[in-house]
Amino acid sequence: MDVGRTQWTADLEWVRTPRQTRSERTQTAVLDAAAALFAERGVDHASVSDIAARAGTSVGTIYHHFSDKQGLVFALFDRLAAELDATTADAVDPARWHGAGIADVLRGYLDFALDVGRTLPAFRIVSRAAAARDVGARELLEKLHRNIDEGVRALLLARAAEITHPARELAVDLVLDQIAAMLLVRLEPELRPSRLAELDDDAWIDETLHSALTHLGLTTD
Amino acid sequence: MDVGRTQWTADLEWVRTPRQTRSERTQTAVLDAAAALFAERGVDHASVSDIAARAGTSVGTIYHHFSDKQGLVFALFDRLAAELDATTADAVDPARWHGAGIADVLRGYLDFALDVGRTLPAFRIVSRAAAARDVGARELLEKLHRNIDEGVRALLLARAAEITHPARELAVDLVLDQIAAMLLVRLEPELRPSRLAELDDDAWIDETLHSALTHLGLTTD
DNA sequence: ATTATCTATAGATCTATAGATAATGC
DNA sequence: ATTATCTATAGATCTATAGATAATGC
Repeated sequence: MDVGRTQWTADLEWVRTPRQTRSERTQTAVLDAAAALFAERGVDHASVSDIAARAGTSVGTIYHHFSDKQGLVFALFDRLAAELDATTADAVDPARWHGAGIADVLRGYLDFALDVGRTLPAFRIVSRAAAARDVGARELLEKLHRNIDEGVRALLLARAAEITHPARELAVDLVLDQIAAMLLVRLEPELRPSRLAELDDDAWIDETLHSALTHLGLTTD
Repeated sequence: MDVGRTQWTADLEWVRTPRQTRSERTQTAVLDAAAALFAERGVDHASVSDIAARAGTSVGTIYHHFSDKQGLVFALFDRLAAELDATTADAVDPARWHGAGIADVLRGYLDFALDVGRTLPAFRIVSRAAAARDVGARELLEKLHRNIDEGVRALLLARAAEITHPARELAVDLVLDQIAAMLLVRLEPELRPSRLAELDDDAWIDETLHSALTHLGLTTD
């Protein structure tokens, strides 16, 4: 479940190692500002001096801490990935789901994913920008998604008795992919206008869940 | 089924009306070059002089024909939208589907959408850029999607006898949304890595189709 | 002494225009 | 005569650095 960040980050020097407490504060402020601006306007439309202004520091200081703008993007992605990975690891911990059925697990997943997606609006934008620029970032992103998928997949397959679909594993894979795609469109409606966008979260979750359960052929409906 | 382009384009002057045959050739060449470069690198990373070079013309000429870079984006979106709309209108013509069942219609839709999505790779990028910058473009894009959805929806509901799902219309809406989301992720894998990405088109269509038919509760399976 | 910060600016890039020259078609 | 094209460049913007000044902590 470890995301292996070290692989990607270890030998790279986008971020200066802080020697003073001040440094950490500044770096955090810069990353926060970047996250906000990137989420608002996208990476290309947020200039380094915009970020400096928002962080209450100067352009020179940003370049003292980060190798270049790309390094700032990577460092931010790294931070967001670590956050997401920690939250995920916690959410798919089997102990947490003791006694829960497939319907509970999937509902929990949908709930969780919507929540995280909205709490970290910068994640999708920054991860995409990083992945487009660097293979390591691309791999990290894939690993991250795989971790989530594997986690939920394990929870579902541990409850395979509930599934009547003849090809259980394939059915589970399809359902997970479908849910991921639905979540993407729900979180970023500008990608593809959806009729279901008008539903509120609860109704949307009910519909999506119902479809998934039907496909799996759940014994208890 | 008309997309109402006039609404958006009529009084706007992004494009100079051609007075010579030469003009049309040039405008076409510029739009073609822009489409290719935007699809390759995105709107922000394709400069006007890149486009001029690729089109075999000059920057000055581009600005003679188009109001500004944004106007070029809008004009291109308009052209792509018209293309897509014509293709769509043809594809969802009820006459074309005489004698076909729901499974045939959905398979045809999946096939068609994959094909068009790959033939016009610039469409998604350009439509997104245009929609992000202008309300009119946003509305046009929504109308376009609505046209596709309505077209397929009508074909399905005309075959409602095959559907055993208690709430037919809702079931159809959900299925259409799900398919749209799946198509998006299939056509742009960088948006969200998918396990099903490894399947070839035929297998992927089979899976997606099977899930949709199951949800609708098709009488003939 | 070292690290962090700021101001000022060089240098690159990109959008858009001015002005001169060439081609078109009534 | 009008329309289209090209070259050259102004002007804006943005990334990145140089160099001076201030704060930190062994």
